[in-house]
Amino acid sequence: MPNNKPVTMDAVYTAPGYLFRRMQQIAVALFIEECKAFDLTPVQYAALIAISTHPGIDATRLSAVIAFDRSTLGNVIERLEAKEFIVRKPAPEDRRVKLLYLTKAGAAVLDEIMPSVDKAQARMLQPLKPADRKTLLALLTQLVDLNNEASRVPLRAEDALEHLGKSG
Amino acid sequence: MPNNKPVTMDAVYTAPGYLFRRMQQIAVALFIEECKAFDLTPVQYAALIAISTHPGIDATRLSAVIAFDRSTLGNVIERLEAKEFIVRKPAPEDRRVKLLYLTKAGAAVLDEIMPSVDKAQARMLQPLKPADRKTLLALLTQLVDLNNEASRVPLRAEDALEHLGKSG
DNA sequence: GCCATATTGTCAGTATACTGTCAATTAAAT
DNA sequence: ATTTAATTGACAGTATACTGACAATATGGC
Repeated sequence: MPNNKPVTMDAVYTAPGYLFRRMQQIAVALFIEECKAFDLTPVQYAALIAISTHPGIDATRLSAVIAFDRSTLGNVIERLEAKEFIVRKPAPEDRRVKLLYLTKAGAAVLDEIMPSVDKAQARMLQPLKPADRKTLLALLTQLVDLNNEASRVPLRAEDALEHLGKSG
Repeated sequence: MPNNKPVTMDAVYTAPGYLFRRMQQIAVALFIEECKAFDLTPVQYAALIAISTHPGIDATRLSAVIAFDRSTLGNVIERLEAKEFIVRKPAPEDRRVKLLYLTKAGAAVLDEIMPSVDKAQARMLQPLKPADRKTLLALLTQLVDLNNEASRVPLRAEDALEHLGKSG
């Protein structure tokens, strides 16, 4: 037997899932606003950073390093390639794989966008008191980590991927 | 002059924006998993709740009550109508407006899905200690509220909309 | 009453996200 | 070595999200 309680909007407003969705939208809006001078979305920025720190990574491993869906990432890579921020080169030892590298333009945009990204990230938490910012960030980091396996694409950090290297 | 610091993945992993995105994806995954018996997404659920608590609301005001984009909501409403969980009726006093009402099936699915939604919401925070759950939820609620105007579609709760009533 | 303005729903275009599938290719089993 | 498995990038289909535009309709100033 289901419930008989009157339904109010609190069923939505106080649900963590709703708050996470809302906060994510706010985060994207702030990122776009701060970084509108650069032709980069938050997802594209994360992908660029990962390619920058892992030159020659392939799409599947990139997906694990930033925890983005492999299908989605295909389109992201396409757009980054169209903007000439990255190049795709076929891997010599495995003809299925295409390796990803930053171009000069990609490295440049990454270098230049950093201050704006930092500003956007700061603005997201700015309304809170400094101590609360720290607390929230710590709890959020913890929660994302502990819920890692609950997402379709769990994060597999660099270390966990090294043994998958082609010539290891 | 931009920076010269070596870029690591921490530029991504520790950014609040990245953590919010990740947590939102986890939240959706848990919702879908718990509610797979019901043909409802998180967004559709929120819309249904709002229509349930505001029978005869129109799409624009619905968008303000759940803080979802008006364009996006059009498609959501379409799908809810296709599933016959809601109906759209033209407003008699304003021929631009279409009023939204729950169907019997819509009310039924809302009633039945509640326990699963609650379970999903609980699972999102479960990895944290109970005290930490409270803290995170409180800070998150605060942050979303204080950042309300930063999002493209700020939340306008019921109260703020009452004076817009047709026959007020 | 007429005209500038605002509102409403809709649509086209772009960008995440996820599910499921597929061909090509590689690796593993025996 | 040949069959079987798994992996890789790609694709089709669905569902959010946002931008910008549009026609139909209402509303306000005058």
